[in-house]
Amino acid sequence: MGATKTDHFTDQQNQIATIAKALGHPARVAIIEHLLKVNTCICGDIVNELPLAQPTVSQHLKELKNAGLIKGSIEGNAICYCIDEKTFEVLKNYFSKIITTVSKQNCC
Amino acid sequence: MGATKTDHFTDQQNQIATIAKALGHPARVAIIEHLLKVNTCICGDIVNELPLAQPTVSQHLKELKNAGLIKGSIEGNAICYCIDEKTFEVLKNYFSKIITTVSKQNCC
DNA sequence: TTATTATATTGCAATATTACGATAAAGATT
DNA sequence: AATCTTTATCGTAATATTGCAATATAATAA
Repeated sequence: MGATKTDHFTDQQNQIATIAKALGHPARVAIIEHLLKVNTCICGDIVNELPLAQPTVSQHLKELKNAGLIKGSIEGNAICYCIDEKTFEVLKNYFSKIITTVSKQNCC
Repeated sequence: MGATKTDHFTDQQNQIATIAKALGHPARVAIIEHLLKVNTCICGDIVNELPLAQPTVSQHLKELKNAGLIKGSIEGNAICYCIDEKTFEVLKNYFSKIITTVSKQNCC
């Protein structure tokens, strides 16, 4: 089929999957890393940094924004994109919890 | 096109994207959470826990295994699946680094 | 007003993913 | 051996994703 049965899973499972999915493409990981590197929100040079056409980059930015990983604000005729720390913290805390729980297990 | 241009990105970017992609489906997140909950590696009841057919679950398990998120060992005619802590630590450390770097930025 | 610049949207082709029935493979049980 | 149990693979249909050319939108500059 191809359609994911999201309604069979918990809200948290869907939330983690949605965020992880957004990071499930190297171009989007590269966008995040570029936003980190420039250390400022005057973005718009992202297109020049990536080996992808402008509409493709725009689409990836949209997906990162929908997942809550970045936020964008209009600055004149350009748009300023920034990393949304909160969502990364959701991920970090989730994985921390997994690691802690696994460590307590006494098998394997 | 649909084909991802992995060769244009760094090894780390591809690695993070591959792992994140594997977690980018609620069924696979649910599998991870079930492995945590049972606190043992006598798996095989995963199929009964999920609203998906056996071949579908098997496919999801394969993807989690390929991404290094779980490991499986043969136990008689059953297979014992476990969480592979190391890969989750890769993710946690990666996100921790992002959060630390963002915190140092003075914009937005 | 007419460019120019920056980003988004549309439309479409190529490819990937998801899901599952049918079937295969392999060890366990009778 | 014949059967059962467990998991994997194949084949295929439905849907989603990726990428980009063309075009649209919106603010700025000339």
